[in-house]
Amino acid sequence: MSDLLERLRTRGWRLTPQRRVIAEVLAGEHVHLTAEEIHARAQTKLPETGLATVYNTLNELVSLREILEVSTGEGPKRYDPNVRRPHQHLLCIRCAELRDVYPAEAPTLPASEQHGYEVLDAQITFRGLCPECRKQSPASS
Amino acid sequence: MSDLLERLRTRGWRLTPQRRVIAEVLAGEHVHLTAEEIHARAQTKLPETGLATVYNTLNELVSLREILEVSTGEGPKRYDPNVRRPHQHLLCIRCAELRDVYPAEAPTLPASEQHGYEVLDAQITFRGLCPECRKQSPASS
DNA sequence: TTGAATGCAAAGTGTTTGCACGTGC
DNA sequence: GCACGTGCAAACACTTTGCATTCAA
Repeated sequence: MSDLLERLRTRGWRLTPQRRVIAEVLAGEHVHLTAEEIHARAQTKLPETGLATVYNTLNELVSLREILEVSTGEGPKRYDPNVRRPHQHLLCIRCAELRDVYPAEAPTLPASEQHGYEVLDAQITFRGLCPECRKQSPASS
Repeated sequence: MSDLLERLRTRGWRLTPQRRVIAEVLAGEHVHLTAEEIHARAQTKLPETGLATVYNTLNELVSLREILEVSTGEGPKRYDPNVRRPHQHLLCIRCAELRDVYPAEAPTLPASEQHGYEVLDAQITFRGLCPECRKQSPASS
C-alpha cells in the first residue's frame, strides 16, 4: 500500500507530519481527490495542516513523479497516486467522480497524422454517468 | 468555411457585430485559440469588443453545440470550431499548441471495465512536442 | 544548527456576473 | 419598443507566492 512513504524516505525527502499525513491520504483512497478534499481529510488527522502546504506538497510529488495531476476540464484538478501501473480514466460528467480503468490497448497515432510532432504519450478519458448519477436522471446531456 | 454564421442565423441567433466577428475568428483559424487570443483577434476587426462578451459568446456557442471547449490541463481553455467531424487532439506540452488529428479508430471500453457507468464518449489527447519546440530542445521532459 | 517546510494572507490566473447603457429585430 | 446583448469592473474559484516562524535531520 503506502510504500509511497518508503520510496520518499529513501529519496531523501524531508518527512514532516504534514507530508506524512498527505501521503497517507493519497495512498488510502481509491478515488482521485481534489486538493481541497485532500486538505479536509488531512486536517481530520492533523488539524495544523494548511491548504498551501497541501498544494506545495502535491506539486512536489508531481515533480518527483510519485503522483499524477489530472485535470477534468471542469473544476479543480485531481491527484492520482497510481503512477506505477499505466491506466486510463473514467469520468462522471455529472458529479466529476474520476476512477481508473485498465483497458486493453493504448492507441497510437499513425505517422501520417503526427504532423512533425514527437509524440510522447496518449491520454484517454472515457466520459459518462456513474451508477449514482444514472439513478438520479438516466439521460439528457 | 463560415456556414457557422448561416447556421446561427437560421437558429434565430441575435447577430450583433461582436458576435459576427467572434464567429469569423473561430471559423478562420485552424489552430485552437484561447479566449484571450480570440479577443485580441476580434479587437483588430472591431475594437469595441470586450473580453466578457467573448466569454459570454463562446459559452453560448458551446451550449448550442456549435463549438467545443477543450481544456489542456494547463492554462486557459481552448475553443475548437470543428464540431462536425469527430476527431482527437494533439497537444504540445511545451507551447500548448493544440491541433486536430484524425486517427483510425475510437477506443471503446470493455463492459468488464465500465464499473456500472453509462459510457458516453472517449476523449483522446496525444501529447508531445510540436516541430517548433523540438528544434529548441529536442528532449527532456 | 540550519536550510527547508510551514501557516497565513496576499497576489495571480482564468472566468463569471451585476448593472446601467445601447441595439437588433 | 423592448428583450436581449454589451462593456466595464467587481466578484469568483482555484492555485501560487512572500514572509516570518518552526522544525527535521
